[in-house]
Amino acid sequence: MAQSDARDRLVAGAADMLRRRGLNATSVRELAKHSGAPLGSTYHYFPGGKSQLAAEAVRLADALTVRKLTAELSAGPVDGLRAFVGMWRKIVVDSDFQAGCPVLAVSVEDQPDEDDEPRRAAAEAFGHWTVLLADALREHGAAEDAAERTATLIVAAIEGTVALCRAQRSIRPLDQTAEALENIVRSVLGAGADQPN
Amino acid sequence: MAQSDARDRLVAGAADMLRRRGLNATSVRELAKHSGAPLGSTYHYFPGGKSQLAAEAVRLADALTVRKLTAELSAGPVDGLRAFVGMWRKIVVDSDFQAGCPVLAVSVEDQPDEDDEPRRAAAEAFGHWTVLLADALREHGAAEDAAERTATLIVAAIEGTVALCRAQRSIRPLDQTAEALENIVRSVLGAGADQPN
DNA sequence: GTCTATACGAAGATAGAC
DNA sequence: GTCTATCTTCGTATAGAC
Repeated sequence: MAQSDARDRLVAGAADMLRRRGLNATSVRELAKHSGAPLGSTYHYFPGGKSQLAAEAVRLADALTVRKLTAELSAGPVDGLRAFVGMWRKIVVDSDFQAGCPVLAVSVEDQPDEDDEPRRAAAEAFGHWTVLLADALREHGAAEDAAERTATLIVAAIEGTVALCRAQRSIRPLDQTAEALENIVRSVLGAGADQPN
Repeated sequence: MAQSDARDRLVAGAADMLRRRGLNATSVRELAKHSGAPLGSTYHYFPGGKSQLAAEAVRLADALTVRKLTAELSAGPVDGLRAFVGMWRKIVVDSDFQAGCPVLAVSVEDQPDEDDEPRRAAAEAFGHWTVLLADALREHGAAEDAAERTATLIVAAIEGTVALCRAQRSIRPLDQTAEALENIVRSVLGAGADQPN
């Protein structure tokens, strides 16, 4: 039905604006315009206002990432890592360094006094990705501790590198990080103990 | 003189607010109040307005980090890494997960249409830190490629982890990342080739 | 030279016309 | 049920009183 279409477009539009402008620079007005919906509709579909919208946008980005990661990790941790990097690489390059990760944006901008639903959604997203990666590493021979540690390192390093690439307007940091992480994953799988770059 | 004091307090206050609230949620009004200066003084000292203020705040955070990193790296890359992690750990823990990195905040929130001086300052900060780390790694036996790659990984991973810790309200990710990075640095120094976690 | 008071626009949110 | 018009608050920035 058309209602769901408009709702979905608003959430997808919110995710896109979060990527580009961040949380606080994304106004509900602009989002409505950008999504071809009247301002009133936004509050009709999202009575919780901006924070509900932001939380749903984060959950959408989370879900898409989980799907991709799950699919690619079935071929092994290295392939999963490559797909994960490739996803962010495409976003950064295709947007000419204008877009990044909506989950990171929310994590950096979230205010303690505000509704913290967006921040909680962000925490869960990071958690999901880390668990998926850690499971795959363990299943392919990594030790328990090394798997968790390495999974956290991957998520954190890629999120950080995307921000670095945007600041420096260069994709080089991402390619360097990708290579370093691949070496590390191989070492963790090969040795059973963690230890490379 | 009192002028410089007020000016310095404004820049330091801006850095603090950038850490906590991010770029777009930091208003010049609030900053003035927070720093005990009248609103007018802000524009007297910083005719470039908010973007000048943000750029100077980023440069301040950069300078403080460079100083710390330079001092601690003289004892070797592992000590430098520990000091770098410790710096951010203190900021995150002491603020009860409310504060992070102003450079990251600017990188995520910067808009293409706006004055891009803050973003350029952020790019330079990341560059400075990476060069310091890469130099230390090379001087202690790392291969050229591995040194650069590992330095980028360290900066990106720590920046990303600080955001992760804030989202999850837990310091665990930072401790995991720190351990992983330390293993990697040791491996890069030991082997001459990069390869661990 | 410092700061108060204000201009002007845009934010989040809603009321009520269609 | 959809959307327009509006309320209130806050943003950046400045003009002009001390």
